[in-house]
Amino acid sequence: MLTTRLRPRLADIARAAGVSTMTVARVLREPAKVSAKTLATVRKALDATGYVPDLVARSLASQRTGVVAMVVPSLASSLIAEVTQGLSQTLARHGRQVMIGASNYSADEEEALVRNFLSRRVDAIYLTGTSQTKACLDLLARAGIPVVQGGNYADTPLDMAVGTSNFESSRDLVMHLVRRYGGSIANICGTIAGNDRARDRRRGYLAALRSAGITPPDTWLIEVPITMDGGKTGIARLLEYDPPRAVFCGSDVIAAGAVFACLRQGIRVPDDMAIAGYDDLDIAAHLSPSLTTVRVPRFDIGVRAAEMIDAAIGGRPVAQLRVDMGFSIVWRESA
Amino acid sequence: MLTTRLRPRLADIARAAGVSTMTVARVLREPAKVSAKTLATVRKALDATGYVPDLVARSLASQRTGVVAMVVPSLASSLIAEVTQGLSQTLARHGRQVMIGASNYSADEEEALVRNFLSRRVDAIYLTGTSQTKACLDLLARAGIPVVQGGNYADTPLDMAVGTSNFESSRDLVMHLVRRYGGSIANICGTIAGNDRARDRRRGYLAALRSAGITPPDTWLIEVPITMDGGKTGIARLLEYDPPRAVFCGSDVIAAGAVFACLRQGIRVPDDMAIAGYDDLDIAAHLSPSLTTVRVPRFDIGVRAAEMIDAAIGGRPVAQLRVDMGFSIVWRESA
DNA sequence: GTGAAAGCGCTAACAC
DNA sequence: GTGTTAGCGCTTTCAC
Repeated sequence: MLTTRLRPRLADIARAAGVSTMTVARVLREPAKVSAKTLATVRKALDATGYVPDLVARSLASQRTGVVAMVVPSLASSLIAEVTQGLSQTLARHGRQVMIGASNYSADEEEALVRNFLSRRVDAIYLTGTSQTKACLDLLARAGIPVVQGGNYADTPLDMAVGTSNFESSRDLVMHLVRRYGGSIANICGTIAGNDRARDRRRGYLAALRSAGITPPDTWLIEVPITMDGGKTGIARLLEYDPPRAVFCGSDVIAAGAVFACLRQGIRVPDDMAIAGYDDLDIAAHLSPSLTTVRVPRFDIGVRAAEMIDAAIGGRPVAQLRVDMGFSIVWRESA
Repeated sequence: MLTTRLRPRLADIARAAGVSTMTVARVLREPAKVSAKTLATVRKALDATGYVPDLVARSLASQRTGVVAMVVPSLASSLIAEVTQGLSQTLARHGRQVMIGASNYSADEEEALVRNFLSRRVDAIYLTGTSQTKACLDLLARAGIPVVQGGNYADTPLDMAVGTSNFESSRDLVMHLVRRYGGSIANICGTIAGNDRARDRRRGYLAALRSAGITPPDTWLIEVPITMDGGKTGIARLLEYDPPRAVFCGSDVIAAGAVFACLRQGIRVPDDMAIAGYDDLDIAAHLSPSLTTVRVPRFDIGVRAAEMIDAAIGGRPVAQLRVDMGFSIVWRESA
């Protein structure tokens, strides 16, 4: 599969077309500045050879790669996919590309990723959440490139931030639940370690109960992996003691697992136990009973982040360094 | 956020440590070849300045980027996430990074992505499926880098292939369904355009019926978007006519939507209508009734692809250019 | 509208 | 063990 001939360079095209390399470069990037005649000659030489520009060389010379890095906790989450789409779709409009890396909910892996991305001279970085290591933030600050912390709303971002307050939205939902079902509300949240979203959803739940004068017993505070199985486990633990009237799950995946587990055991939802989730995944609307949950404008978060990045790279002033994208509570059958 | 000082280069470290740039480069990449004394001096200079190597420059000089491109149809699919994890996790062991691009099920977008990746001089490319344009395959062939076509098993790959035959697995499952439920079996498949997996699952279904001497009426051949809503739509269409005894859905997402739709309408699954899916997603095991489906070793496909790529990049002979990773049928409650 | 010269920051191949 | 010399393929700047 080895070709003896090297791939053609700008200089090869230039020679073939009888012009300088600069002219070929202009044909490629600003054809308007080239006369129609030379344009035609060069273009002919270009596709005769099947020339493919070398962006590595271009990046080195121009000191910009056209790549924006995105650090996510996990690729498995479909939540991230929507943010990614908003981000990459919007950045693509200016010919920029997104490079994704997964931290696996580890601050150290995240730091390693950031280090790698900086080495690759990405033009900007999108970070998920706000729980970076000090060293990581220092690296970023020193790199002098635009940084957006997205997803969970950050009060004091390193540079820019766009997202939704997981704390406020969770507190809001749980306060509504208290009004409907009284104070007997448990919480099955996702693994908190390294996940500030999970942590803030738990905090929101606690704040809502506190404001209602309720102190939940430890048996109501359950932490499980963010899987359907986690939801099943959570329900099983709750049933070991006096079951609560309602449960706030830190994710629709957990909530779906919880609903399935209840139905299998003849527990009616919401009559015996109300269940609410978070994220408004595809499944939430289709489940029976359908899930009451929190909707976050994930795609738009990606779009907004991209716009902020574009502006910052272009040297334009960014109107708002911190953007709260809000949320909405979707009431359905389960609670 | 601009720093007047430029980031330090190899030469800066070299000057500070009183050695040549090559020595610093060696400290970075092959410290074993440097004396303990200079090693210490250089390392001190290295972290005194907070040096970050420039991989763009390294890539240009060494003619390798350490990046492997991955082209996927969509980032939203959690199926892809598993392949991606297997691939990137394995490639990371040799310090390689994965760069992902989504084609949105468009062969043209895929070609554009490939062109871009080649411009960025990636060391290898992983393509999902086998439906690339001629021009795209030509580009790839001319680039002279390792290429793996993964996911759907390709009989005649451009270079290397690893995956599972969507055709065979689907035919197998449907043949079993015929044995259990007779020939009254419909198919709700995902959008076929630009999706060779969906296409082959449909083909497998047709082959199974044909081998049983059955020609399905057009009303049994339904094509919907791969969403739960698609499953719901599919069931609605089937109910317009004489409903079949069983349905083979081209994805668990569709199957879940179909099950929910049936249950809402009082159709018992599998008593009134059996439903089978494909992919063995998380939801398949938790749904009630749980879903009979096809399991594909997605993570392992990613791992195997990475191993083939590693070997090819390293110039080592690749034992098997075409690897069939097989599948298993998971029988549960729904069929 | 076009071209010449001088790097971008690193590594390869060879010397010492 | 360590250093020297040439680039890698492009863009930048400035001249014409």
